[in-house]
Amino acid sequence: HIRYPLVDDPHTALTVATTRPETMLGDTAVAVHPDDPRYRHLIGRKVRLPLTSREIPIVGDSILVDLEFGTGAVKVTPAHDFNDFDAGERHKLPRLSILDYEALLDLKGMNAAAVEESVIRDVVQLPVTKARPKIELLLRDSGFLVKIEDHKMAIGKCYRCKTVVEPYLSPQWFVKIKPLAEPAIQAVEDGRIRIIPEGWTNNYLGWMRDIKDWCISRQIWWGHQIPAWYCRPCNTEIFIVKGASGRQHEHLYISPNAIPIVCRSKPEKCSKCGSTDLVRDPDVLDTWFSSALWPFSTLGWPEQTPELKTYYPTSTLVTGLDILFFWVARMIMMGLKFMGDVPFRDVYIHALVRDAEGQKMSKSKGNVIDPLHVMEQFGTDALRFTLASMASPGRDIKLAEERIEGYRNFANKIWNAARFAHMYLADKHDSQPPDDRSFPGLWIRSRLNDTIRIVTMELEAYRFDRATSALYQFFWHEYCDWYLELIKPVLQNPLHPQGPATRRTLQDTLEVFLRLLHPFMPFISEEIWQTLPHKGETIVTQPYPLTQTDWHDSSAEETFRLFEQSIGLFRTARVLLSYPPGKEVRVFVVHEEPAANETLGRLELDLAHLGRGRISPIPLSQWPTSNVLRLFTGGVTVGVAVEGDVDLKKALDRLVKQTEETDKESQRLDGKLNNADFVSKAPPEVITDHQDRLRALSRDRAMLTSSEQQLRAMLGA
RNA sequence: GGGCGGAUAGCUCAGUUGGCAGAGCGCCACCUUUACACGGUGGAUGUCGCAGGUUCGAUCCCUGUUCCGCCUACCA
Repeated sequence: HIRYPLVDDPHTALTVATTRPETMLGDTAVAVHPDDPRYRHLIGRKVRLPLTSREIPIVGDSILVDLEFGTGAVKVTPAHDFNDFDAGERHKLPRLSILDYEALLDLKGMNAAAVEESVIRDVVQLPVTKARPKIELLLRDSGFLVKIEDHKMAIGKCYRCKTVVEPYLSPQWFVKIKPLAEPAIQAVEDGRIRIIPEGWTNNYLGWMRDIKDWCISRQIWWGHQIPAWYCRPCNTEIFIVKGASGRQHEHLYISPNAIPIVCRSKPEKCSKCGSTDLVRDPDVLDTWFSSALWPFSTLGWPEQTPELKTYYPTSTLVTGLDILFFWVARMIMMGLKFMGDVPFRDVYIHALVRDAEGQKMSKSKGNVIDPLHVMEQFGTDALRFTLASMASPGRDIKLAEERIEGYRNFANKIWNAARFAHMYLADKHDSQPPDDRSFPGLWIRSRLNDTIRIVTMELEAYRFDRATSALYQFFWHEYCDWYLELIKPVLQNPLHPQGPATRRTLQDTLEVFLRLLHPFMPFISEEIWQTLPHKGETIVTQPYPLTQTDWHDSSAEETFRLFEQSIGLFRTARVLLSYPPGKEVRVFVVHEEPAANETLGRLELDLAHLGRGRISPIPLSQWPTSNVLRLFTGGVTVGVAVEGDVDLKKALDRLVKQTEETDKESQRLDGKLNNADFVSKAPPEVITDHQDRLRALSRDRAMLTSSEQQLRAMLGA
């Protein structure tokens, strides 16, 4: 806290607080809040700035000054603080730079700021951290220091060397941004550019509407050098500054008043004085300025090349949210300005892969997961598939190893399925194989067709996560779990009449699946595809699968649902009876609806194969009443013969539990249907749906009861 | 400080005209059956962050709140 005494009343003083006392040498005003009863009468009067011979005004500023904070009086240093700079603009204050470009206390600057000779001698050429205690001491000795307090605050540092940033005035190049931003806002508002997911659109628009003029000059080595030259004779204030003692580099000082010559290449001479002594501005362009030109500068612009005509604008830009503003917005502005058209139609904002703690990966932070390492461990296809599967919109990815491992297993599954197919395809050359009209063939083509539909749709919607899940579900849980199992009896019998047709379907569906998978797992799909009969050199150039209406077969899909239910019950029964997997037993199956029952009859061989049993095709009424475990679900009843010394307790527990669940659900539905409000206000289709479910449940209940009674009888016997 | 997003099974995450809560991994039991144990079959598992509100009915819509994350600005 420092006292700034009033000029016309030295016994009265304003006390300002600062965390950077050394910058007081460059103060050009003290600000108070215009509504502050403590100080508002002082606005317009002057204080004497300690350690200098200057007098500075007291100004009223409601933006800079927070009534509640500090002492209520703020020192204003326009040359070394962003907020103070703005306040200086508002009050037309001079800007006194007392630091040089290396943030050392500057002799010239302090002289211009009328700093006392003795003070200058103490602090000249010192870095801020060393000057600060000296200033404190000087203030204390001269009685201006009120007190020192600890103060916690956030402070800007260099991202690389962590040095505290000292704001400093210097001439820089700026782009006047509003005329560029407005067309870029328009392009998104009227839909010429679509941002996906849509939620980020408001972020973009908000940022663009509030955009500030763009400082495009950088004092770094790499980059496009700014195309501006200065004539030395016309600009005498341009000179080389030697680095401070112990420092190697030199610094070209260009005064704010210097007049640049901007042209594409170095001019021969100054147009004013004819001198050839020209020096180029050493600054380079902001990386993002150069990058903003990328959509057309990479295609030969400003020449009207065929590439430029073909690829500008492009369809989709894929990028991370972190550079939506830095890069995307600026490409849009530059594209509209120089090409007169948007650079791309869709901007897909993908998720950011974060580390285990959810931190953004960054080279300078050093928390980067090396993809090469992950690829070595799990495979490139697995990593790629994982990233696609986790690309849900609006959510970042915390890379989880288990997921990658799971998809490594998926790749392995595909590999083994292909090996299986080759066992039966390798030396078979079926000429003109007949169309496959079998249940497994019709069903799997229908499912593949639906998978093509879903994957295509999700790709168009940029829902890579849903696309991968459809591929995974289809291949593992339909193609491998059911289709390959179903066709084994046909394949394993070399003389089977269905052989050629089945092999054709096997080969066709695998080939189509590989093309569908290819964008997600490029390597394994290519590798396997090459081993199948194929046209063309590589899968990369093959057409992406299209849905085929003649593959769609809702009847086969309905049949499959019955089949799956029945097999599920067979398997459950076997586990309940603790039968070993290989044991062949007598099984029964029946459906309460005649049509479905007939369908099951046609599936007898398939049921026997996957159920590992001998099917007894007899109606329910003729089933044995003892030594059969009966299970039931959704219209299907299956029976499995009870043989040998088995514990029926597990089976009974299951039936009891299923009965309880059925009752609970029935009560819930019944309760809703007896609620007058529900019946009068819910939509009719919901009510009929509830009624249907309740009816089905009560049928289930009857079957369960009879099955349970039989089982209890068997237990009692 | 401002803005945005998240919170759902042990873990990582899906889940929209509001109407039966899901996947993968993990877990439990059984299985070396001729593509695959990086596998097969069966199974268990949820106050959908918390509190209100709207509704016949809320994981879903509204309000408030807690915790976590991100972006952005930064207080003399």
